[in-house]
Amino acid sequence: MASCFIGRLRCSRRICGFSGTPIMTVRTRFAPSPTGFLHIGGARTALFSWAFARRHGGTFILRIEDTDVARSTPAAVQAILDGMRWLGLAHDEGPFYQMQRMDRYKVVIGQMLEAGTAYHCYTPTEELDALREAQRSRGEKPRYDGRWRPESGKVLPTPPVGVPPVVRFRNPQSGVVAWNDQVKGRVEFANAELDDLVIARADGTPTYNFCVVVDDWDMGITHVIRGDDHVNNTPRQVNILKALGATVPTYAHLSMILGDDGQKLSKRHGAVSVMQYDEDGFLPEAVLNYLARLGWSHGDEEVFTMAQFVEWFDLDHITSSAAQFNTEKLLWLNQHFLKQADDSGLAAETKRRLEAQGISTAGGPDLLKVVALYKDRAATLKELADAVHPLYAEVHASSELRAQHLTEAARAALATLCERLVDIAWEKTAIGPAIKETAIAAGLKMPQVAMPLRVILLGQAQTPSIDAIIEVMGRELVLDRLKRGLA
RNA sequence: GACCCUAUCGUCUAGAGGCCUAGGACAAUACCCUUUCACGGUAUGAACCCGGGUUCGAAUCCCGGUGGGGUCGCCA
Repeated sequence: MASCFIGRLRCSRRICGFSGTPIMTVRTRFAPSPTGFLHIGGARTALFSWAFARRHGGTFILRIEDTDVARSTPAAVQAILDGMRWLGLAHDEGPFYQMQRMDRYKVVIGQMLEAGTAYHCYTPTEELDALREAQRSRGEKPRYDGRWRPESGKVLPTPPVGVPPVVRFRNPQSGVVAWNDQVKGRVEFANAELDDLVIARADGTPTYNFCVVVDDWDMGITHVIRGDDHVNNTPRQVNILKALGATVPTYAHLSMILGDDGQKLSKRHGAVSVMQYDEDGFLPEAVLNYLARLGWSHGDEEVFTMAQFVEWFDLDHITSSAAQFNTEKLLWLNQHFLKQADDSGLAAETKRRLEAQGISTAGGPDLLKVVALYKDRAATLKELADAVHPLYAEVHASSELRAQHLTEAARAALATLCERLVDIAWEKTAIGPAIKETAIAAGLKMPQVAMPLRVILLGQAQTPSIDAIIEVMGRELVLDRLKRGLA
């Protein structure tokens, strides 16, 4: 299985690679570590990687970076998969799991050891900690001092017996590593700033920076689109790639997304699963549209479909500074998509949400018509379900509301209206005038009748147009609630 | 502390030296519509971090400062 996988990837790289003018087939990847849910920042990274591949007719790969055995969980893998599916970001290859590629990493490490681009280091963790602390107290950047790094003419310490070594990458000590970042421009690091990072732990398992390199190489990744927090890993990865003789991919580092309050998002503060947005009644297309505009732009375009996004998406218009998440705008977008959404889909979703609360819509007002009547007034599916709730459940108007609107005059007028409603043509074009006429006859203004009607029928003062509400509720339910409300 | 990134309305952003009296969107405010609340419509207020250069001309280029962020693990 594993060898077949590697073989296939090699093959695809050959296709993109060699002939005089290489026609590069775009291959991007999203590579989350399964230590938690898919949050909004990860979702945007995934979206951009996906869109870039789609834009160029390329391949989008999903890779699960699960080498941190202690923190990775199958539940988190599932959460990521669920989030991606909800967003509709389908991958073309994968998901690949790094834990299943151990053999391959070990082969490469062996090759590097042999080639002298990596070496064994026996320094105990405690000594490393002490070293870092000393460096820090001297105001230096903490880093490995190269005590086990082989140099010509240098005498290495004698390896202690019974101590398994880690493997370190032999990073160049002079010169610079630079790349042309697609969002940040040229980024340059002095090799002197870098130290010899551990690429394999004492137990033999490879570490993140190494696995990424081997995977990006094997999988023929052409464009690495990832979070800003990886900028400092990039020079190390580039150096390893070069030591391996691999082609260095193009990098694009996305700046981070801040919370609504301008603070950085973390598990402890503000970061929520994309599935929470589903729960809260957001439409995936709204979330996607919002995320697309957070850090990327296409002139003044604010609302667009994913098809348009894919057509327009480019790396040139990605913002290089951090963006603050704005729930208000997401809400506005969601409302926009909600208004355009197909009524039957909304009805099904509303039914599901009501049933989750133990409320049945069977035998009640036609949900399709109800939803059509209410959808302009809700920003989320949750709000829609909540708004529609009184049509299907017992209604209890607060005594304040009743006291405010159910005056004696109003009660009398409603009693009259009740009689008229018994045999009136059941459509709002007849119901509306009937209410008006009743009000006039009673010497009342329209709101003096409409408001108490709202309170009795739905238990609240804010509802859609009262004639439309009455029509959609149906004669039986309206008369029943009126009689009981007036009793 | 060191290194790296970053800086236009409250927020997301347009802006590639003259099209900028800085545009759009969300939010805000006012008015219109109206049967309440929304929706919708119209209008208004609101920004180039600071200081130096370069240039005939800078929001745009360069340098410095300041603010914000990231990274310095046998985590990813």
